[in-house]
Amino acid sequence: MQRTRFGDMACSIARTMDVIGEPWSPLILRDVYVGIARFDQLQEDLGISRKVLAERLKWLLEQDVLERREYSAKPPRHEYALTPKGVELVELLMVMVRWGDRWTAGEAGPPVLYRHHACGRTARVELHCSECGEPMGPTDIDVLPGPGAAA
Amino acid sequence: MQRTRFGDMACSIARTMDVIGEPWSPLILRDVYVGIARFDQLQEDLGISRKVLAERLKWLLEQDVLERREYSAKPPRHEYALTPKGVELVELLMVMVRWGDRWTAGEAGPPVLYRHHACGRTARVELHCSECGEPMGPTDIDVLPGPGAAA
DNA sequence: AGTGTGAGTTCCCTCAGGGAACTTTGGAGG
DNA sequence: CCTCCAAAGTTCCCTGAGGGAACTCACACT
Repeated sequence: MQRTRFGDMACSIARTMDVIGEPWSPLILRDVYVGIARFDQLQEDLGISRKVLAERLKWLLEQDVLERREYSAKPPRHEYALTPKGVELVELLMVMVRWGDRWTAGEAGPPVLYRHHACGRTARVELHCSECGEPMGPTDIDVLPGPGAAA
Repeated sequence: MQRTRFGDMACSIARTMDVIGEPWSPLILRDVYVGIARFDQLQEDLGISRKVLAERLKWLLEQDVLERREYSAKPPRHEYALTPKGVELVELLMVMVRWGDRWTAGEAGPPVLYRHHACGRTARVELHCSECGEPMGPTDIDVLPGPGAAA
Protein backbone atom coordinates (compact mmCIF):
# COMPACT_ATOMS: atom_id res chain seq x y z
CA MET A 1 0.00 0.00 0.00
CA GLN A 2 1.04 3.62 0.25
CA ARG A 3 3.82 4.26 2.70
CA THR A 4 2.32 7.56 3.77
CA ARG A 5 0.05 6.85 6.75
CA PHE A 6 -3.47 8.22 6.40
CA GLY A 7 -4.81 7.07 9.75
CA ASP A 8 -3.47 10.04 11.70
CA MET A 9 -4.76 12.79 9.45
CA ALA A 10 -7.56 15.00 10.77
CA CYS A 11 -9.82 14.04 7.89
CA SER A 12 -12.51 11.40 7.85
CA ILE A 13 -11.87 10.73 4.18
CA ALA A 14 -8.22 9.98 4.86
CA ARG A 15 -9.08 7.82 7.84
CA THR A 16 -11.62 5.88 5.83
CA MET A 17 -9.05 5.42 3.08
CA ASP A 18 -6.62 4.16 5.68
CA VAL A 19 -9.03 1.29 6.39
CA ILE A 20 -10.23 0.40 2.89
CA GLY A 21 -8.12 2.58 0.59
CA GLU A 22 -6.10 -0.23 -0.86
CA PRO A 23 -7.77 -1.01 -4.20
CA TRP A 24 -8.79 -4.61 -3.48
CA SER A 25 -10.54 -3.96 -0.18
CA PRO A 26 -13.87 -2.71 -1.55
CA LEU A 27 -14.09 -5.70 -3.85
CA ILE A 28 -13.39 -8.07 -0.97
CA LEU A 29 -16.17 -6.43 1.04
CA ARG A 30 -18.52 -6.65 -1.93
CA ASP A 31 -17.85 -10.37 -2.29
CA VAL A 32 -18.32 -11.06 1.40
CA TYR A 33 -21.54 -9.05 1.30
CA VAL A 34 -22.97 -11.16 -1.50
CA GLY A 35 -21.86 -14.41 0.12
CA ILE A 36 -18.48 -15.14 -1.42
CA ALA A 37 -16.88 -15.64 1.95
CA ARG A 38 -14.17 -18.29 1.86
CA PHE A 39 -10.51 -17.78 1.09
CA ASP A 40 -10.32 -19.81 -2.10
CA GLN A 41 -13.65 -18.49 -3.38
CA LEU A 42 -12.44 -14.93 -2.91
CA GLN A 43 -9.13 -15.66 -4.56
CA GLU A 44 -10.75 -17.21 -7.60
CA ASP A 45 -13.56 -14.71 -7.95
CA LEU A 46 -11.27 -11.69 -7.71
CA GLY A 47 -8.17 -13.05 -9.40
CA ILE A 48 -6.13 -11.54 -6.60
CA SER A 49 -2.78 -12.91 -5.50
CA ARG A 50 -3.18 -15.28 -2.54
CA LYS A 51 -0.46 -13.41 -0.74
CA VAL A 52 -2.16 -10.06 -1.07
CA LEU A 53 -5.55 -11.53 -0.21
CA ALA A 54 -4.15 -12.94 3.04
CA GLU A 55 -2.65 -9.53 3.88
CA ARG A 56 -5.88 -7.68 3.16
CA LEU A 57 -8.03 -10.09 5.15
CA LYS A 58 -5.72 -9.82 8.14
CA TRP A 59 -5.88 -6.03 7.97
CA LEU A 60 -9.67 -5.98 7.65
CA LEU A 61 -9.95 -8.32 10.63
CA GLU A 62 -7.69 -6.03 12.68
CA GLN A 63 -9.84 -3.08 11.70
CA ASP A 64 -12.96 -4.89 12.89
CA VAL A 65 -14.57 -4.63 9.48
CA LEU A 66 -14.61 -8.38 8.93
CA GLU A 67 -14.75 -11.28 11.35
CA ARG A 68 -13.63 -14.85 10.86
CA ARG A 69 -16.02 -17.67 11.68
CA GLU A 70 -15.43 -21.35 11.92
CA TYR A 71 -18.25 -23.01 10.04
CA SER A 72 -16.80 -26.48 10.47
CA ALA A 73 -14.61 -27.74 13.29
CA LYS A 74 -13.98 -31.36 12.27
CA PRO A 75 -11.98 -30.25 9.30
CA PRO A 76 -11.27 -26.72 10.51
CA ARG A 77 -12.88 -24.41 7.95
CA HIS A 78 -13.46 -20.70 8.10
CA GLU A 79 -15.40 -18.01 6.36
CA TYR A 80 -15.43 -14.27 6.62
CA ALA A 81 -18.39 -12.11 7.54
CA LEU A 82 -19.08 -8.41 7.82
CA THR A 83 -19.23 -6.84 11.26
CA PRO A 84 -21.70 -3.96 11.85
CA LYS A 85 -18.82 -1.60 11.08
CA GLY A 86 -18.32 -3.47 7.83
CA VAL A 87 -21.99 -3.47 6.91
CA GLU A 88 -21.97 0.31 7.07
CA LEU A 89 -19.08 0.33 4.62
CA VAL A 90 -21.36 -1.42 2.15
CA GLU A 91 -23.33 1.82 2.03
CA LEU A 92 -20.21 3.35 0.58
CA LEU A 93 -20.11 0.58 -2.01
CA MET A 94 -23.73 1.32 -2.94
CA VAL A 95 -22.77 4.90 -3.72
CA MET A 96 -19.79 3.71 -5.74
CA VAL A 97 -22.15 1.50 -7.71
CA ARG A 98 -24.36 4.44 -8.45
CA TRP A 99 -21.46 6.52 -9.78
CA GLY A 100 -20.00 3.60 -11.73
CA ASP A 101 -23.39 2.79 -13.25
CA ARG A 102 -23.87 6.37 -14.33
CA TRP A 103 -20.42 7.11 -15.71
CA THR A 104 -18.79 3.84 -16.68
CA ALA A 105 -21.51 1.30 -17.53
CA GLY A 106 -21.93 2.38 -21.17
CA GLU A 107 -24.27 0.64 -23.57
CA ALA A 108 -24.48 -2.63 -21.67
CA GLY A 109 -26.17 -1.01 -18.69
CA PRO A 110 -25.58 -1.67 -15.01
CA PRO A 111 -24.17 -5.07 -14.02
CA VAL A 112 -26.45 -5.35 -11.00
CA LEU A 113 -29.78 -3.92 -9.88
CA TYR A 114 -31.11 -3.32 -6.39
CA ARG A 115 -34.63 -4.20 -5.36
CA HIS A 116 -35.75 -2.20 -2.36
CA HIS A 117 -37.61 -4.31 0.20
CA ALA A 118 -39.74 -1.43 1.40
CA CYS A 119 -41.29 -0.61 -1.98
CA GLY A 120 -40.36 -3.65 -4.08
CA ARG A 121 -39.02 -1.53 -6.90
CA THR A 122 -35.71 -1.44 -8.69
CA ALA A 123 -33.93 1.58 -7.31
CA ARG A 124 -30.72 3.48 -6.87
CA VAL A 125 -29.49 5.11 -3.73
CA GLU A 126 -29.75 8.88 -3.28
CA LEU A 127 -28.26 11.22 -0.72
CA HIS A 128 -30.60 13.04 1.62
CA CYS A 129 -30.16 15.34 4.60
CA SER A 130 -30.31 13.62 7.99
CA GLU A 131 -32.19 16.61 9.42
CA CYS A 132 -34.77 17.69 6.87
CA GLY A 133 -34.86 14.68 4.55
CA GLU A 134 -34.41 16.75 1.39
CA PRO A 135 -31.74 15.85 -1.20
CA MET A 136 -28.25 16.91 -0.16
CA GLY A 137 -25.31 16.90 -2.54
CA PRO A 138 -21.91 18.57 -2.87
CA THR A 139 -23.45 21.82 -4.13
CA ASP A 140 -26.08 22.00 -1.38
CA ILE A 141 -23.79 22.47 1.59
CA ASP A 142 -21.26 24.69 3.29
CA VAL A 143 -18.29 22.92 4.81
CA LEU A 144 -17.41 24.21 8.28
CA PRO A 145 -14.63 23.26 10.70
CA GLY A 146 -15.82 20.79 13.34
CA PRO A 147 -14.64 19.99 16.86
CA GLY A 148 -12.03 17.49 15.63
CA ALA A 149 -10.40 19.93 13.20
CA ALA A 150 -6.63 20.34 13.35
CA ALA A 151 -5.00 23.56 14.46
CA MET B 1 -1.06 1.45 -8.51
CA GLN B 2 -2.18 -2.14 -8.74
CA ARG B 3 -1.07 -3.89 -11.86
CA THR B 4 -4.35 -5.76 -12.12
CA ARG B 5 -6.69 -3.67 -14.27
CA PHE B 6 -10.08 -2.98 -12.75
CA GLY B 7 -11.57 -1.01 -15.61
CA ASP B 8 -12.67 -4.03 -17.60
CA MET B 9 -14.46 -5.87 -14.82
CA ALA B 10 -18.25 -6.13 -15.02
CA CYS B 11 -18.64 -4.38 -11.70
CA SER B 12 -19.37 -0.75 -11.05
CA ILE B 13 -17.37 -0.85 -7.84
CA ALA B 14 -14.30 -2.10 -9.66
CA ARG B 15 -14.75 0.47 -12.43
CA THR B 16 -15.11 3.25 -9.91
CA MET B 17 -11.99 2.03 -8.13
CA ASP B 18 -10.20 2.05 -11.46
CA VAL B 19 -10.79 5.80 -11.64
CA ILE B 20 -10.19 6.86 -8.04
CA GLY B 21 -8.96 3.71 -6.32
CA GLU B 22 -5.42 4.87 -5.81
CA PRO B 23 -5.30 6.11 -2.21
CA TRP B 24 -4.42 9.75 -2.92
CA SER B 25 -7.17 10.43 -5.45
CA PRO B 26 -10.04 11.01 -3.02
CA LEU B 27 -7.91 13.45 -1.04
CA ILE B 28 -7.00 15.33 -4.20
CA LEU B 29 -10.68 15.60 -5.10
CA ARG B 30 -11.50 16.77 -1.58
CA ASP B 31 -8.90 19.51 -1.80
CA VAL B 32 -10.04 20.66 -5.22
CA TYR B 33 -13.62 20.66 -3.96
CA VAL B 34 -12.76 22.97 -1.05
CA GLY B 35 -10.66 25.27 -3.25
CA ILE B 36 -7.12 23.95 -2.89
CA ALA B 37 -6.64 23.81 -6.60
CA ARG B 38 -3.06 24.61 -7.62
CA PHE B 39 -0.20 22.17 -7.94
CA ASP B 40 2.02 23.52 -5.18
CA GLN B 41 -0.91 24.04 -2.83
CA LEU B 42 -1.99 20.45 -3.31
CA GLN B 43 1.52 19.16 -2.83
CA GLU B 44 1.99 21.06 0.40
CA ASP B 45 -1.44 20.40 1.83
CA LEU B 46 -1.32 16.67 1.19
CA GLY B 47 2.36 16.02 1.73
CA ILE B 48 2.32 13.91 -1.43
CA SER B 49 5.35 13.40 -3.62
CA ARG B 50 5.38 15.86 -6.52
CA LYS B 51 5.98 13.00 -8.88
CA VAL B 52 2.97 11.04 -7.74
CA LEU B 53 0.81 14.15 -7.65
CA ALA B 54 1.64 14.88 -11.29
CA GLU B 55 0.77 11.30 -12.25
CA ARG B 56 -2.55 11.38 -10.40
CA LEU B 57 -3.58 14.72 -11.84
CA LYS B 58 -2.82 13.53 -15.35
CA TRP B 59 -4.91 10.41 -14.79
CA LEU B 60 -7.83 12.35 -13.31
CA LEU B 61 -7.72 14.75 -16.26
CA GLU B 62 -7.78 11.81 -18.69
CA GLN B 63 -10.75 10.37 -16.82
CA ASP B 64 -12.62 13.65 -17.17
CA VAL B 65 -12.97 13.98 -13.42
CA LEU B 66 -10.84 17.12 -13.24
CA GLU B 67 -10.17 19.84 -15.76
CA ARG B 68 -7.24 22.21 -15.97
CA ARG B 69 -7.91 25.93 -16.26
CA GLU B 70 -5.57 28.74 -17.02
CA TYR B 71 -6.29 31.45 -14.47
CA SER B 72 -3.46 33.67 -15.67
CA ALA B 73 -2.01 33.85 -19.16
CA LYS B 74 0.73 36.46 -18.75
CA PRO B 75 2.67 34.16 -16.50
CA PRO B 76 0.94 30.94 -17.53
CA ARG B 77 -0.67 29.60 -14.37
CA HIS B 78 -3.16 26.80 -14.00
CA GLU B 79 -5.55 25.41 -11.48
CA TYR B 80 -7.64 22.30 -11.35
CA ALA B 81 -11.42 22.14 -11.10
CA LEU B 82 -14.02 19.42 -10.81
CA THR B 83 -16.03 18.48 -13.88
CA PRO B 84 -19.68 17.43 -13.43
CA LYS B 85 -18.43 13.84 -13.36
CA GLY B 86 -16.03 14.86 -10.60
CA VAL B 87 -18.65 16.71 -8.60
CA GLU B 88 -20.69 13.53 -8.41
CA LEU B 89 -17.68 11.77 -6.97
CA VAL B 90 -17.78 14.23 -4.10
CA GLU B 91 -21.04 12.53 -3.08
CA LEU B 92 -18.93 9.45 -2.52
CA LEU B 93 -16.59 11.49 -0.35
CA MET B 94 -19.54 12.71 1.70
CA VAL B 95 -20.46 9.11 2.47
CA MET B 96 -16.85 8.35 3.36
CA VAL B 97 -16.94 11.28 5.75
CA ARG B 98 -20.01 9.91 7.40
CA TRP B 99 -18.42 6.52 7.95
CA GLY B 100 -15.12 8.01 9.08
CA ASP B 101 -16.90 10.35 11.48
CA ARG B 102 -18.85 7.51 13.00
CA TRP B 103 -16.09 4.93 13.32
CA THR B 104 -12.76 6.71 13.42
CA ALA B 105 -13.29 10.21 14.82
CA GLY B 106 -13.09 9.22 18.49
CA GLU B 107 -13.26 11.72 21.33
CA ALA B 108 -12.29 14.73 19.28
CA GLY B 109 -15.40 14.54 17.14
CA PRO B 110 -15.72 15.13 13.41
CA PRO B 111 -13.09 17.34 11.73
CA VAL B 112 -15.68 19.07 9.54
CA LEU B 113 -19.40 19.73 9.62
CA TYR B 114 -21.85 20.24 6.78
CA ARG B 115 -24.48 22.96 6.80
CA HIS B 116 -27.34 22.13 4.48
CA HIS B 117 -28.46 25.13 2.42
CA ALA B 118 -32.06 23.93 2.23
CA CYS B 119 -32.68 23.78 5.98
CA GLY B 120 -29.68 25.64 7.39
CA ARG B 121 -28.86 22.90 9.86
CA THR B 122 -25.75 20.90 10.53
CA ALA B 123 -26.38 17.54 8.98
CA ARG B 124 -25.02 14.26 7.76
CA VAL B 125 -25.87 12.52 4.57
CA GLU B 126 -28.23 9.51 4.55
CA LEU B 127 -29.07 6.97 1.89
CA HIS B 128 -32.61 6.90 0.54
CA CYS B 129 -34.40 5.01 -2.20
CA SER B 130 -34.65 6.86 -5.51
CA GLU B 131 -38.17 5.48 -6.02
CA CYS B 132 -40.00 5.70 -2.72
CA GLY B 133 -37.75 8.06 -0.76
CA GLU B 134 -37.52 5.79 2.27
CA PRO B 135 -34.15 4.88 3.81
CA MET B 136 -32.26 2.22 1.86
CA GLY B 137 -29.20 0.46 3.21
CA PRO B 138 -27.30 -2.77 2.63
CA THR B 139 -29.87 -4.80 4.59
CA ASP B 140 -32.88 -3.30 2.80
CA ILE B 141 -32.24 -4.64 -0.68
CA ASP B 142 -31.94 -7.69 -2.86
CA VAL B 143 -29.12 -7.65 -5.39
CA LEU B 144 -30.19 -8.87 -8.83
CA PRO B 145 -28.24 -9.34 -12.04
CA GLY B 146 -28.65 -6.38 -14.40
CA PRO B 147 -28.37 -6.01 -18.18
CA GLY B 148 -24.61 -5.42 -18.03
CA ALA B 149 -23.88 -8.56 -16.00
CA ALA B 150 -21.17 -10.88 -17.24
CA ALA B 151 -21.93 -14.34 -18.58
C1' DA C 1 -0.74 -45.18 1.76
C1' DG C 2 -2.50 -42.06 -1.55
C1' DT C 3 -5.48 -38.37 -2.99
C1' DG C 4 -8.08 -34.18 -2.21
C1' DT C 5 -9.39 -29.68 -0.29
C1' DG C 6 -9.33 -25.46 2.48
C1' DA C 7 -6.45 -21.98 4.05
C1' DG C 8 -2.76 -19.97 4.06
C1' DT C 9 3.02 -19.07 3.55
C1' DT C 10 7.23 -18.49 1.15
C1' DC C 11 10.11 -16.96 -2.53
C1' DC C 12 11.44 -14.17 -6.19
C1' DC C 13 10.73 -10.42 -9.53
C1' DT C 14 9.11 -6.16 -11.16
C1' DC C 15 7.15 -1.87 -10.89
C1' DA C 16 4.91 2.00 -8.33
C1' DG C 17 5.46 5.34 -4.42
C1' DG C 18 8.66 8.55 -1.70
C1' DG C 19 11.96 12.13 -1.70
C1' DA C 20 15.07 15.39 -3.29
C1' DA C 21 17.19 17.80 -6.91
C1' DC C 22 16.71 19.73 -11.39
C1' DT C 23 14.27 22.15 -15.35
C1' DT C 24 11.39 25.34 -17.82
C1' DT C 25 8.70 29.51 -18.63
C1' DG C 26 7.85 33.87 -17.94
C1' DG C 27 7.47 37.97 -14.90
C1' DA C 28 9.85 41.73 -11.53
C1' DG C 29 13.59 44.38 -9.63
C1' DG C 30 17.74 46.89 -9.94
C1' DC D 1 20.34 43.51 -19.66
C1' DC D 2 21.29 40.45 -15.90
C1' DT D 3 19.66 38.29 -11.88
C1' DC D 4 16.19 36.44 -8.88
C1' DC D 5 11.81 34.35 -8.05
C1' DA D 6 7.59 31.53 -8.34
C1' DA D 7 4.56 28.03 -10.54
C1' DA D 8 4.34 23.72 -12.44
C1' DG D 9 6.25 20.00 -13.46
C1' DT D 10 10.26 16.25 -14.60
C1' DT D 11 14.16 13.25 -13.59
C1' DC D 12 16.75 10.12 -10.77
C1' DC D 13 17.50 6.77 -7.43
C1' DC D 14 15.93 3.73 -3.63
C1' DT D 15 12.84 0.91 -1.17
C1' DG D 16 8.90 -1.77 -0.52
C1' DA D 17 4.31 -3.47 -2.02
C1' DG D 18 1.78 -6.28 -5.56
C1' DG D 19 1.81 -10.46 -8.79
C1' DG D 20 2.51 -15.28 -9.49
C1' DA D 21 3.74 -19.80 -8.70
C1' DA D 22 5.16 -23.26 -5.70
C1' DC D 23 5.14 -25.08 -1.14
C1' DT D 24 3.03 -26.28 3.52
C1' DC D 25 -0.10 -28.11 6.94
C1' DA D 26 -4.17 -30.25 8.91
C1' DC D 27 -7.60 -33.20 8.27
C1' DA D 28 -11.06 -36.42 5.68
C1' DC D 29 -12.13 -39.89 2.31
C1' DT D 30 -11.20 -44.48 0.02
